[in-house]
Amino acid sequence: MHAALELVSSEANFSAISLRRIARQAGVVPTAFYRHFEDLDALGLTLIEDTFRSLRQILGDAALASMPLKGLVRYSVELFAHYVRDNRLLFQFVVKERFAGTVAMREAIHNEIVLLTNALAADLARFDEFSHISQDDLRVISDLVVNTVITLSERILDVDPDNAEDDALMLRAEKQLRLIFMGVGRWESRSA
Amino acid sequence: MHAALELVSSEANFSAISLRRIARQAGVVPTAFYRHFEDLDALGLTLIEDTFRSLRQILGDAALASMPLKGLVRYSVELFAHYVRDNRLLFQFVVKERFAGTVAMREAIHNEIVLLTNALAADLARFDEFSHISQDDLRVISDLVVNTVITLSERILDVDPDNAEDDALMLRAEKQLRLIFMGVGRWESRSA
DNA sequence: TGTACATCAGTGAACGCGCGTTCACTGATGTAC
DNA sequence: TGTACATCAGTGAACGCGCGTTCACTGATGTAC
Repeated sequence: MHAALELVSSEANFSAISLRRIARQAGVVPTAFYRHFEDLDALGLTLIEDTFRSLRQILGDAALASMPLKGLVRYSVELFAHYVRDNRLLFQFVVKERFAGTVAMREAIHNEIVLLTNALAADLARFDEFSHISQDDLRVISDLVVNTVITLSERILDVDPDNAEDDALMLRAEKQLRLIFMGVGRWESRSA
Repeated sequence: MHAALELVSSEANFSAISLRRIARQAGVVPTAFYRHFEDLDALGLTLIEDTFRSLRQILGDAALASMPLKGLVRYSVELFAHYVRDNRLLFQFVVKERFAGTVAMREAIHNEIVLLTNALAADLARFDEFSHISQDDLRVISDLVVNTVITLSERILDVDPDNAEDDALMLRAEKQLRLIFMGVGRWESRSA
């Protein structure tokens, strides 16, 4: 698994690297691969599952819903950015395969993102500040927030890890999220 | 070029399809490929250039900056969604290669998106409503808007073209953009 | 503590296949005079 | 209007290579009694 991540990170994408190259990178004979996975698809899906399983755990542990709204944006962005940096190879894999992967991989990633969006909408619903917003609109807002955070992680992964440019990226994302929540303050959910 | 787009659209991504498959799809012998392109990289870059050249033209012709702000969001979203649908194969290609393509392709796409963001920031600067926003902040806002529109097009490309689900996607994107501009109304650019 | 057996990860040879690229070629279309 | 030549897109044979997958194998580690 690690060999596959290294190859995808340093060149091309998952469909462009062969079983034999992964085995070579892992220092093992090609046939040894079959001791661990049915085929390359199974490996790819496992990598995606692992990424999101631990992401869900991190976000769950953070218990964001029980925090004061003030400062939540900055804290969440920093938590997330830190986690992305700590799992650079896994996230690079997911970002590349989100649109370029097999149908099964794309669906797996999409479903996980929908789960995150739902969880965020449920968390937001617990704040008094958002009591005037309908359920549907909370989902629309959560969707925008999740997309903004995804874009942030794509950018963090795009810059050299030793480069301190990350701070500028985080500041921009924070600004964008604060802008969104300013809009939410003025938002009125109209019944259809 | 069309054969390559068809293959990328119907399966996998550009790095996963071979020169021979493209030639076969085009009804031509593999060596005929070299009459038109140096190699596959050159073909990929040409497809990206074509996509953005005509997108820039469409957006330029629309002269959005000279329109009243009211109704601009809806009009822009509809214009863009229409264009994406009309160029489904090209956009599917770009979406897949934005992160999974070669370094040259990724950079080409990234640069084009930066150009679009700059153009939007310049357009926004012409509205009196945004005169209280700094240049930097206009870029941050444009960035958020562009990302939201990119996400919309990714979603339009993901649903079946005969399916009328597009309307729901467009409504959501419109809501998100209006939310952003509500935030802009309350935004105050602080000098550092 | 010792013995017998099962499980497991890795080995290495072999297969047929599709790949990118080379080369010399053909024949249709365009251009110069 | 007719002739000679250049340009161009496509052809088809051939090459060496890396690929995924099969198979029977080896030897280390774990388990039962």
